[in-house]
Amino acid sequence: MPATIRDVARESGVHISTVSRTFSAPHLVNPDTRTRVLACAEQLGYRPNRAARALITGRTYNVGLIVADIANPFFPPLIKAAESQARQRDYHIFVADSNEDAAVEEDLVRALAKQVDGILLCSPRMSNSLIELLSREVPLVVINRQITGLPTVVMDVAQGAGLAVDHLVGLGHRRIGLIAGPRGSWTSKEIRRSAALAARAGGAELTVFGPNPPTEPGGAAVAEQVLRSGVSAVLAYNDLMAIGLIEGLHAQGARVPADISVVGIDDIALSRLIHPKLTTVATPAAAAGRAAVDMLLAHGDDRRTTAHASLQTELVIRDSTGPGPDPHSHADPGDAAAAAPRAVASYAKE
Amino acid sequence: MPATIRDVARESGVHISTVSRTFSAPHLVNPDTRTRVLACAEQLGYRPNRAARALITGRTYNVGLIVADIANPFFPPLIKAAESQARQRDYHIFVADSNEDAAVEEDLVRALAKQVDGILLCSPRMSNSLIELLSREVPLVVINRQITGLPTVVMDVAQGAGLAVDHLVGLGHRRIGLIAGPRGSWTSKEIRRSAALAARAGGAELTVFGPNPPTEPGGAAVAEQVLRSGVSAVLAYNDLMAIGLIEGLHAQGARVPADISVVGIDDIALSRLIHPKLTTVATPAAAAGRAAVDMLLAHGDDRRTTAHASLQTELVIRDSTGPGPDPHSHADPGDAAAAAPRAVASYAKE
DNA sequence: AGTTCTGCTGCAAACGTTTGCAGTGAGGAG
DNA sequence: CTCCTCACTGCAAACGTTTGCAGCAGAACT
Repeated sequence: MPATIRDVARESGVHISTVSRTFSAPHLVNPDTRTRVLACAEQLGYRPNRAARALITGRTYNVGLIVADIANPFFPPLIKAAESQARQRDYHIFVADSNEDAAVEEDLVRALAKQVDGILLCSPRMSNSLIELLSREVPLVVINRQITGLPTVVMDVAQGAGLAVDHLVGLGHRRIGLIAGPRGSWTSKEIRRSAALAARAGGAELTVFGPNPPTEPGGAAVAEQVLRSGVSAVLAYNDLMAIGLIEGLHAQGARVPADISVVGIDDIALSRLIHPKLTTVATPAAAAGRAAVDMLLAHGDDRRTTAHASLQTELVIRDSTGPGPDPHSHADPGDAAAAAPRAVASYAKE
Repeated sequence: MPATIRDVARESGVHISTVSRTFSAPHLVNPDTRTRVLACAEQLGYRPNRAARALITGRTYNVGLIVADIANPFFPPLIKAAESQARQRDYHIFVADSNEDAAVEEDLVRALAKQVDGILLCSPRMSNSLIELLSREVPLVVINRQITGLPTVVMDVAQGAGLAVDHLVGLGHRRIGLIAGPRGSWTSKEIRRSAALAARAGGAELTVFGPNPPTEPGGAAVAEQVLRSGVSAVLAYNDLMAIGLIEGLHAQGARVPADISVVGIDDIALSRLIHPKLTTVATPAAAAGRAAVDMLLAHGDDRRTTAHASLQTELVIRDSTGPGPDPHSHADPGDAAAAAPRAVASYAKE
């Protein structure tokens, strides 16, 4: 029912190959013919069938984007940016949700492979070796995980975690907790590595809790354990968990940051809307989405390019961090903790 | 390079048509042959090329999902649910973002039309007539807008808005504001209609502000105007705007809900995490996503089905609504306002 | 004038499938 | 023994494109 290239050819009195060229290689067709063909096409409402084109050219003008959880607020800005960037280049984008499951992830890659020119694999839960294997079936760009030999885009969350721990140490915290992310997360390992380093450098002790699901309930679930452990500050794998943790802590009667400081990672929109406003490490999710699309579409056909982008992160100090327990029973004044008291007071009421 | 049906045929010593049937009509091929073919396919890593299949069958096993703004927290749960539901039926899903722009929306539908079996049009900004026109090119299911003659899924936000206004009236508010959504939004019109009705029934006056962009800044921007207008309670087009409004009100020195009550719509995850916790109308976004996919895939080929689903909404009373200004300088006790004082007191500090 | 070049167009094969039709052989009915 | 049926398989056309090759006319050389 929809108009095909043949209809346009008949209508404009030329061969289908001329119609085809009018669209895919306009310089090869006489300007007069071209305008005539275009007119007919317009009138018939013809739009080339990309699937048919893909069959012969091998380019689908589609890309896949696989994320762990669409509803996790970290991802939507990334998805949006990737979609926008892709569409600018006339690409469409399949979005799929692995539900934090490595096996689903693998299935998705395989299922999508034939109908895309490449796949953006975002915060994968699969093993490196499996990813490498899959990358031989379809071009892959990995986001949030560094794999040598594959094009990757990472946010330098190690740097950010270091800054966060430095910040906490600077506030006088000596016993710091780390709420780990899900098993299989490269980012979580990086954070752990870097936080441990920074803690050691600052003469603080680091206690790791987890792995945990990277969700709000996941954060809330460890609140009691955190409290029992006696740490005075906590760095969470992401903002969602930090928020869950804060809720859990409140439920247990602890005050943030008076009794315990919390810092998150990601700087999702939510983090400045909750109370207390969350101190967090801002990760450039949108930029990562764009960079990944660029990277995927850049090496047109020469697979095996192995570009690598590392995006800066940044510590955003808000109200969820405050001075650590003071041995002299007097809080150390100064530093970024200045903003905290207001939040403390306000929360002390509840 | 990837294995085709022909490779499998050669390897297993049968004709390609037999291989094809092994996958698409297994009962037509001898069990022995079938297992042999399957073995070869497995070994060669063969997966049917869906684009090629689509070319001849006309079914792509893809669906499109067009939303106004991926990053608007209302949509991700819907997207996630739709994707999951689609995948269960072995469908993949294109996600696209119209940026609240009707023209982009139209382009997207047209661009996607040829490579999907149908499109989910979510909170469209286009005109009804254009949507009807497009629905002749590709099966459409419209979410959040009622159009006779087309399959639609709506959340009964009129009912919810009515409940919200009743709630406010019950709290003693007589001058109520309505923060409208974007121009072209059917939902916004519905809310307005229903809120006006409920207000009139309750003997209250309704003032409409807008239209506005359905975002947090959009809500914040009208704060001053709202304050000047003298309304004592406000219903916002969505939670995001309600939250923005609350921020704006705070910035102007007003207290919520002591000076002014605010209720949102959607019940996004955020709304119970902010302070004060937002009273809001819960809309079943995930259920809508699932229902829409079902509807699209249900009438396999018999277009022109015109199913219609209306999903219940529900008022969730939290802490952002409190008693209205009392002529006798004494707050009316009772009703759902009981929960409010705590929030009031806590916020009065800032 | 003959030759080569250039710009345009048509022809037909190919991409990886599905599917109506026809062919095969075996088994059962008469 | 013949005929029919049945289960299975092969053949080839078709889906809507792209693209290498060849043809053709006219222009530009020699």
